[in-house]
Amino acid sequence: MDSMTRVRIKDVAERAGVSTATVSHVINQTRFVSAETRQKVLAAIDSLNYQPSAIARSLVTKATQTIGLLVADIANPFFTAVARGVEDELTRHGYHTIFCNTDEDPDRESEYLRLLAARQIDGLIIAPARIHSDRLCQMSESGLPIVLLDRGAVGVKAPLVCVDNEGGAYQAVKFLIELGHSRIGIVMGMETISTHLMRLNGYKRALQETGLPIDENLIVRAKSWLYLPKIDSTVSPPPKTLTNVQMTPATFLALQQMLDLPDRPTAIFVTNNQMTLGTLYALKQRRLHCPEEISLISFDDHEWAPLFTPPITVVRQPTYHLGQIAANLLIRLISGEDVEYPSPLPVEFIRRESCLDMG
Amino acid sequence: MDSMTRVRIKDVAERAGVSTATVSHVINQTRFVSAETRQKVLAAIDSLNYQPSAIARSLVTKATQTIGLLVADIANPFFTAVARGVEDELTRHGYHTIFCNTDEDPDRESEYLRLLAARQIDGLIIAPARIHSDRLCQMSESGLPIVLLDRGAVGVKAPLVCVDNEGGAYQAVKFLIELGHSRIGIVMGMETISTHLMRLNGYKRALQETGLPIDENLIVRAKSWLYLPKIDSTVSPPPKTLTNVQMTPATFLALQQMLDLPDRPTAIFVTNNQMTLGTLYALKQRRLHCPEEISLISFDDHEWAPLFTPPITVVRQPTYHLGQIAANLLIRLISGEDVEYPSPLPVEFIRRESCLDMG
DNA sequence: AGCGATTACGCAACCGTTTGCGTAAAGATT
DNA sequence: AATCTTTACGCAAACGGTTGCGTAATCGCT
Repeated sequence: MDSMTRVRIKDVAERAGVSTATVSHVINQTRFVSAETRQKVLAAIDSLNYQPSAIARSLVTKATQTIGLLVADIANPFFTAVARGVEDELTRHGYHTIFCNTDEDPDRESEYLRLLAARQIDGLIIAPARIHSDRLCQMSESGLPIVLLDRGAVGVKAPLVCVDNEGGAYQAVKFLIELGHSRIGIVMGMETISTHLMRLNGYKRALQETGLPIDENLIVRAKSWLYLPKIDSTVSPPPKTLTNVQMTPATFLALQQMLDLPDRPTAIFVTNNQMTLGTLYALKQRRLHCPEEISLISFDDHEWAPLFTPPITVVRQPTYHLGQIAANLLIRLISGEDVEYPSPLPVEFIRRESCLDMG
Repeated sequence: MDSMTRVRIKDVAERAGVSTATVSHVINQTRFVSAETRQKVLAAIDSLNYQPSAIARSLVTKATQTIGLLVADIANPFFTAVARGVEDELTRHGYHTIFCNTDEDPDRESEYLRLLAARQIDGLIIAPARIHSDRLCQMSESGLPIVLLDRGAVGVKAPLVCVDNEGGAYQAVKFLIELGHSRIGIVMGMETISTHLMRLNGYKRALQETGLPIDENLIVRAKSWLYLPKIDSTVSPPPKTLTNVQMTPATFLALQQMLDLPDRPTAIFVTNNQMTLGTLYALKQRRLHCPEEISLISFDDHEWAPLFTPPITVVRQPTYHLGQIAANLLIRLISGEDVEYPSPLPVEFIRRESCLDMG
């Protein structure tokens, strides 16, 4: 039953009639062992059902075969797809992944970084909550292999794996303009996140290039939980399942206000999927029909996007691939290769039916 | 810069002018230390920026503060919600989580279990790919705290945290029957998974209780990838994003065949969210309108469900909560408490507009 | 002053591996 | 036969913490 005593390398050595050194060497194939002794050792390992302790091994080799993955929220479909890519690629190379959700909170992020450092992770993949983090810089300086995911960070010497956010947003808004829209709104995530800032930039560039004005009333910026509005009781709150990091009640209120504008936008560009669901919810609430009354483009594609009525036009990012690339880069960094910094991955504009041609 | 030499407890001890034992004790608050020495030690820790090595500590305490979470696919929204619940609860108690995706493959599962054992995880939360796994039994017998998630396993002495699958399915199908439907189809996940089997049972019970026949032609069972159909070129394959573990081309084909039946069902009960998206896709392809031509109920709710046209009637499960409970149970198991086995969590039937009243 | 109890801490073994150094045995060379 | 290589493996010191046992110093008491 529950013998509870782990079988150690010593036990194997004794049973095989050799030293622990020899056992270690046959396991790791790290020096020559005669066929005969090797057989004896293998047999002993087998009969005792021996499993080397990864802990003890790590203590001496200083490698844990473990990497940390720090993202805002694993329940955000964007990050779960990325995470899956990371996990697949890492396990293919014998690494394990420790997941952490920061919820965009720099304090949580910092605390996690501390814990991961204590665990001696071999490397780190992180989508930083803020553009600057002292602890992250410090870990970077201490030589820990790091790859930045989706978002930049200052003072960290690490490759950034991201998509062409500015270009994707530009393309989407340009498309709307070409369709004849001139009042185009944007619903965006928190400005502290470089990704969303880039998308805002793309939005602005497309407008400016065409000589269209930038109207602050048409820009809905995600507001944090702290920023609680005095809830106007005539206005219904977003559903519970959407009050996540991004679509807070405050954000939802701002969105509703934009939709209630006398000269409300004829089209909306939304900078991520969670905000898109929130936006759809608000449209439904207002009984605003898409695309007849209002057009929509979303950054980031999803399984449900083509199934909506109407199917939603999107800027698709290679999410899974993003994770794979990040993981692959990290592995090469860990093994001492010096890698060239990747350029932003291209996005794909997928035209479906959520945009009305005003022409 | 990159001094690269970890600061050890010994360094702290020297700087504070005490023994390593004392340093250890002030860190862990495990025996009395005078206020004066404690201050000195704390100061030394601080000035050296000392972080105890979790590895070394684990080697002696035999606890890693790490648990393994083994699920089919973290990209499946059901599991990501659960995983988030697990993660939150565990980190609240100072534990870390290692995620593993089995993709319902018993071999991958077994391999992961081996790796996790080598890492000396303190506990395991697992949604087993099959009803029986030798290695899982063995780990259970060796005394490792385990909690079963969503699915049962034989020979494993561990609490099972799941929902009332049979009852939820029964309720859904009963609802359709009461609406006047008599030809009701079911699209279900793999039968090797107890969860789906339970839901099938609920489906059957509702039919039988009402004296309705069980027609095998109306039962679409998920088929694995191995089971590749000779693709009929007149039939389009499911979209790439849906060809995951559940909605394989083979499964999609079977579904299409059911929809092409001369006396096709007037309503369909789908046993999970991924299959629901696949089903919606097939309906769209066939231009079958819901609910006028065909009604739909899905097991498992989602953010997008109320936003579809029509909003989809669902059986909602407390996914996040499921994870929380599992994690909480595990923590209590690890700390030696003996816990009572939980009963299945209730599900919630949410009536929206995807079911036509035939009356 | 002498003695036991208490207070506050140090010594060193141990956790389970890896690995540099050393060496006995066998074979090759002169 | 003596010496040199080569082959195949063992010894024991790390790795960085924890913790049982031991003890010097202080205190209270008679």
